[in-house]
Amino acid sequence: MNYLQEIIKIDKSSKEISCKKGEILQYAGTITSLAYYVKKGLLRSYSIDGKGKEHVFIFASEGWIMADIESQEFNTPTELFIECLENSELIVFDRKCLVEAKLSDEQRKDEIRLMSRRIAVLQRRVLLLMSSSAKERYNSFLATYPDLPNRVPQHMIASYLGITPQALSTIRREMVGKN
Amino acid sequence: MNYLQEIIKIDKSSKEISCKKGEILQYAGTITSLAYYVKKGLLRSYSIDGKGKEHVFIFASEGWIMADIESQEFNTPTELFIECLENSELIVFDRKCLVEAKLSDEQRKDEIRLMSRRIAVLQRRVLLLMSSSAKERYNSFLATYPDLPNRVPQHMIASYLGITPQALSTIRREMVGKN
DNA sequence: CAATGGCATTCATCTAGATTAATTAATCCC
DNA sequence: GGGATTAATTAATCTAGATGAATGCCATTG
Repeated sequence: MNYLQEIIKIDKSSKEISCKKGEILQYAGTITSLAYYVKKGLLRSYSIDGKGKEHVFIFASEGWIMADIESQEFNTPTELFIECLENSELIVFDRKCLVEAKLSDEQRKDEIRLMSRRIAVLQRRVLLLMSSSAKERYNSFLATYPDLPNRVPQHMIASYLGITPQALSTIRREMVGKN
Repeated sequence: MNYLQEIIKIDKSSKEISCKKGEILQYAGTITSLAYYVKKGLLRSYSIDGKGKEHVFIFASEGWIMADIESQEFNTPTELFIECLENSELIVFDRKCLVEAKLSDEQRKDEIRLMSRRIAVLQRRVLLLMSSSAKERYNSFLATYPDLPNRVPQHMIASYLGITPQALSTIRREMVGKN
């Protein structure tokens, strides 16, 4: 939180906004360096592939920052949409501003810690996608994000896992049977 | 390079080492905060899953840093092995040392830039794993790392792509036919 | 309250890629 | 150089999960 307060001080353009369920905060194809800290509520980012299929990249609930670092780093148009899944309270700030600012060592360390965490999450995700069955990935999802199943429609969870809603439905049926 | 020179100055335990093809630099199950800058040569990191199957997580050739940020961030034992694929010249340093050190804003920015790049790579990888066929992933691999196919055995590329060596062989045959 | 439209479920079929196994081609090493 | 080990290819089968289509379920909105 501390870190965020600093950001707000530094980035004069940063501000608190509230947004409604269903709003799209970012469209693929645009160039932006905005990031969204989730104070309350829930966001998701997703891409749409060549066949028009959606793929959920990440969910961001309270305390997480949603930012398309990939496009910002390479300065290319975003592949990601960002959508508001619940009425939310957000703090928007400009990552470019952050990069250019002069920060203390402590502040930079906080930034690095956040990035490390993100890398860690992505590393797990890659290894999971490569080595586990759909059922294993679903169980791992439940263990890692126990509150999300109640807040996110099932077909988005399926998309996050890289499977179809039908496949997830089948997995759930089988799991119920085993309890 | 600049960034690295600084690291070497700061981390008194850092040193240049050379290692031979086939050497294992890190074993899964250990706790370590070492990172390896590749001056010359090639490394790979990989995990071994419950069924004894290897999964290549990442290759690191000249100019890249190999580090298991996931385990270092959460301070848990590594899931990753790091293996030397060619006789290599490396600079080993301790990330913990780096975290604790007092660095200039410029130095921290360099660090953040490196991490951003890593996140970008992982983001692409996740989206690719979720949305593309094996053939598409292979083509993307060829485009992104054009030098690696000549330096890395095919079964490791297959493993990186998340498919079997047989499947990769078939894909290659089909591609030759189409040229 | 009906009616509409999105969501989850079920089932029948299909397919990309896994698995198994055998064959050939490279590498290694004494 | 020749025997042994590892890598790549091919082909025959199998399977997890995709696709397509039908059905029931709320939850909205008029």
